[in-house]
Amino acid sequence: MYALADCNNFFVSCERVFRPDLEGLPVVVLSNNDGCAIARSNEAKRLGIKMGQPMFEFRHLIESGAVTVFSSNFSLYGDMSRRVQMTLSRFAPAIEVYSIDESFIDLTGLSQDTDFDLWAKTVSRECRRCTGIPVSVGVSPTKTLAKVASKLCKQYPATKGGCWMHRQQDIEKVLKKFPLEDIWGIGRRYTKRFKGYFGMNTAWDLYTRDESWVNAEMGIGGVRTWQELHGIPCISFEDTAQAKKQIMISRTFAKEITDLDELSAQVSMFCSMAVEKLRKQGSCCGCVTVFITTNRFHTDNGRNQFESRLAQFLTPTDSTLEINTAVMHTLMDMFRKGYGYKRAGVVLGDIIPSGNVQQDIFDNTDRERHSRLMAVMDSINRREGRNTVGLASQSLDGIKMNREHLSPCYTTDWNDIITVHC
DNA sequence: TCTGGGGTCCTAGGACCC
DNA sequence: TCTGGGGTCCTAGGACCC
Repeated sequence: MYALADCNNFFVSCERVFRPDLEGLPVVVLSNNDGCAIARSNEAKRLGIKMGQPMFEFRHLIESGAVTVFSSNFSLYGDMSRRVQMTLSRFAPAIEVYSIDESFIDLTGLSQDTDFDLWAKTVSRECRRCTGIPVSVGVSPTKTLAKVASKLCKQYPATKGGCWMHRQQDIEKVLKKFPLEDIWGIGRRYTKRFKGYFGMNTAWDLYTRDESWVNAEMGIGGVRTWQELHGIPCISFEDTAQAKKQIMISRTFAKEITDLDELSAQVSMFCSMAVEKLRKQGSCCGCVTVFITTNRFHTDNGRNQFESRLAQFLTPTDSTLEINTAVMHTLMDMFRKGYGYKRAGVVLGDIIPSGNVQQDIFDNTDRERHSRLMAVMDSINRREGRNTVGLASQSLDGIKMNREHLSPCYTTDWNDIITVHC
């Protein structure tokens, strides 16, 4: 058996923990730059606000006070996520953190005669009690079915946040009503094709197809989903975090940037952030890609550009100094005067474990020295906060973003700690 | 006027090897 | 005119996830 613990409307729930007055009211969390909706309370969904919808399209609701909005506060969400994970780990031998708001739990270690329905309800209740976050816990024989079960919990309050879906007749009953597009592994393309061409609408319509049909239409990934729906586990459980094969930092800017120095300062900062992540997972990278782009929504001015360039390293590296030098050269090479850049990013690739780096006989970089310096920088930044020390080329005042509706960092910044009056 | 930021896996086709 | 059989690696593009 597997369980999926899924936090309900996670970012909104995080904000509500510290703003209980917003319980039961429409709340939306916005993307970086306050661009579009990335989390909505049930009440906001009912008002018709869509996932990914640009804020200006529902600005009237904000101005009239019908909806409360927050800029995204990822330090808060990350910390709340960690708390939920800690609570979950009290109830299970192994958990797989799948995303910031979802964790799978492998229940094979638990006794055969456990009442998993009661177990799920207990886990949900304890998460709420310990963290303030409402969590839906679905239990089923496969990960895909556990996802279905956790959605049921959100739909039916009578489940009290937890349900165990395992009897064949129950699974059938649920799949017959479960929307095709809500299945894990069925995205927009397949939904459109299956609905339009084949008149399929529910999970049951996929379940009852032949495996060979699924293979022909969707390939091996689809077959896995199909088998999982049939109760055959195909998606493995990963209880240790896998090293990333690619690390990207990119941002959309509040305003278009036309000045090379200003753009360099931002990109240099992205580079530092990316390489810090690289070192944190104990890896080196063999190449770095830099990209810059003008506003993709302005297509009529003839000044549109998406440029990207790749720089390779003879010896894979994790030194911010070395990678930043390459990034700055690459950027200067691409930059065109007269263009307004709206977004930029740095992508590290060819990532390998630091221990596997092949030395280059002609390499004359003092790697030992770089690595001591990086270790010191990392430890200072960990202790004193991000960007306490950095490269001179980096932006000093952070990333140029709009965050007009930012909530305080209640749990990660001493200056923002909550005040209780009594 | 205003439109996010990360990731993964699979497949097909071409280049190349023996 | 006839034109093998088996591989690997790389890349681009398409699909998906949160």
